[in-house]
Parts: sequence; C-alpha cells; structure tokens
Amino acid sequence: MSNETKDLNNYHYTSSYNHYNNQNITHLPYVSGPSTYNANMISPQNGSNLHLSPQGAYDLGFELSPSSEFFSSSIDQENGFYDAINYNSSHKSPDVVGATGKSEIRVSASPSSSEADHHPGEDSGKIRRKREAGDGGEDEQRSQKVVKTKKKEDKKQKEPRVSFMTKTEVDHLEDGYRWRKYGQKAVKNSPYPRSYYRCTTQKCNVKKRVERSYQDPTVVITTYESQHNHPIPTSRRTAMFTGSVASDYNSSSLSPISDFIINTPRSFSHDDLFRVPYASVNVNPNYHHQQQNQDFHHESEYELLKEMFPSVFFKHEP
DNA sequence: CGGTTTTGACCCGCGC
DNA sequence: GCGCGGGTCAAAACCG
Repeated sequence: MSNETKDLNNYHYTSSYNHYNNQNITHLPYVSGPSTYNANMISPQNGSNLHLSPQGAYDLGFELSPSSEFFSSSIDQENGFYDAINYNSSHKSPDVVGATGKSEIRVSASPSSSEADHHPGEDSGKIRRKREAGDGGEDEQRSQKVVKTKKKEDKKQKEPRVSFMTKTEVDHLEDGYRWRKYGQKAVKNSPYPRSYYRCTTQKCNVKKRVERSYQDPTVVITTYESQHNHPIPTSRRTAMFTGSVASDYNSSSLSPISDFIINTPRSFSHDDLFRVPYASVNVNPNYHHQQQNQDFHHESEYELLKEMFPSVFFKHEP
C-alpha cells in the first residue's frame, strides 16, 4: 500500500496518512445524474481523518471499520441524489467498484428546492397517523393540517443531500454524530435493507439513509440529508484521530469543511476535526476544466454544487 | 431506567 | 381506483 492518492485525473498528491491508500482511481460510469463529480477517496484502515492535500484535495474521511474502504461518494444536484440510491438498479458497471478496491468518490448534489427531485414519501411520515381509533380526533385533524402545511414547505425547500458510497463491511459508518434508527425497509431488487437514521440531537433534523449495494455487497451507500445545526457530540466512541490531521489541515489555506452536511465551524480546533463526516472529496481544480463538461451538463449545476460544497471547491481567489 | 433498535402498520406519491 | 415502492411512526423489545 502506498501512501498516496490520485484523483480521477491522475492528479497526484501525497497523503499524510499511511492508512489511506488510494490508487488507481477509477471513474465509475454508472452514475447517471447530470452533476456527478468525481473525486478522490481514501481508504482508512483504522478510523479516519480529515485529509487535505496541499494541492487541494479535500477529504472528509468517514470512519470506517478496519476493513473498510471508502471509495465513492455522490452528491446529487438535481436528480442525482438518488443516483447513489438508485445505484442498485441503474448503474451499469458494478464490477468497477468491487474489482480492485480502488478508491473513488463521486459527488452528486441534490438541491433542496427541486420539485423534480422529489423523493416519494420523504417526510411524508410526518403526518401523524391515527394508529388507533379513539381520542384525539381534533388533535389528529389539527396535526394533519400542520403536517400537510409543513409538508408543502418541505417540498418547496428540500434539504441538500449527499450520498457516499463506501466500501466497508459495516453498515452504519461512524461519523461522529449520534443517530437513532427509526426505520428499515427492504429495498426492491436487493437483498439488503435500507436503514433510516435521524440525528438524535434536538432540533436537528438531519437524516441519513444507509443501504448496501446488492451489486457489490462490499459497498455501502450512505445518504445524508439536511445539515446539522449543532456541533458534533463531544465524546466519540472510537478514536479515529491519528495526529497529523490538525497540522495538515492547519497548514492548508483551504476553508474548513463545510456547511453542507457537516456544518463545521470555520475555525478548526482539534476537536472540531471530529465533527467532520468522514468522506473524501477531491476537488482538484484541474478536474473542473477537464471533466466539467462531462459531468455537469450545465454550468449552473456545477455552480450549484459549488454552493452546496463551498469548502470543497476551493476558493483561492485573493 | 433511559435511550436505542426492531418491526409491523400506516401514509404518500406515482404509474398504470 | 388500485397496487407498488418508499419513507416514517410508534409500541414493544432490547440493552447498557
């Protein structure tokens, strides 16, 4: 295992962590979304860390099990959010993923306002159903009214979502936040169920969905929805910090990990590093020029993605 | 005992 | 209208 990573453009840089091994990044052709963004991935063996390459690779590492390998991610911009989710049924080359344990990240973003990007049932459960007949008729009606109104609002402004595809044996990747599972559903055409988690912090309505790809059972698709409006819970169950992260990060002029799914404070303390969901996004600037036309059907999509990942897309403007 | 997970029921949107 | 798939609720079970 070498100690370096490459991006999809063969952009080469050295990783600060020898447990990150990222070679021979392969572009996954399956994602059909209009705004996929390939980036680099990491493959931590014992926990994971924030990783920033001097050239601008920007890693949010997921904490993975020792045998985990974070290889892909996607942020969906318009339709793409479900690209990752629909990976099971829509992607065309599953073998790419499993073949060599190559690391790759695919980013696709989903805007919060796209009606076309509606996900059936999303938040629909807010409607308090009357499981049992009896008292509370008025309450039920009122509740439904409120819920419906809220639902409309939700429809109008959907939360941004990011999905990551991770090669890992564990279904639920540790990301520093506390989650409570609130549902599990069988996925059509897949033997693996999809689990639904909600952030346990009050007033934080971040959700995430976790499912395993049936095409490649070693791949877990984690989808985050909305943003945390709070810092990460203080104590981590597992240590995943290996030391050089902070210095590496501080040595970079890049902005901290962003407000998208992570909502990380601007000034990064040592502890703050733990607030980062451990994904890896390569934002090799060169990539934009070379690949933008391929992965972004419209300039605006790319711009939107930049908005959604403000810190992922480096701002080196003076 | 409080928090989390499990799991069946329920609701919604969509396609036919 | 109906069936299906997806998402959520909430009671019960589980767990530390």
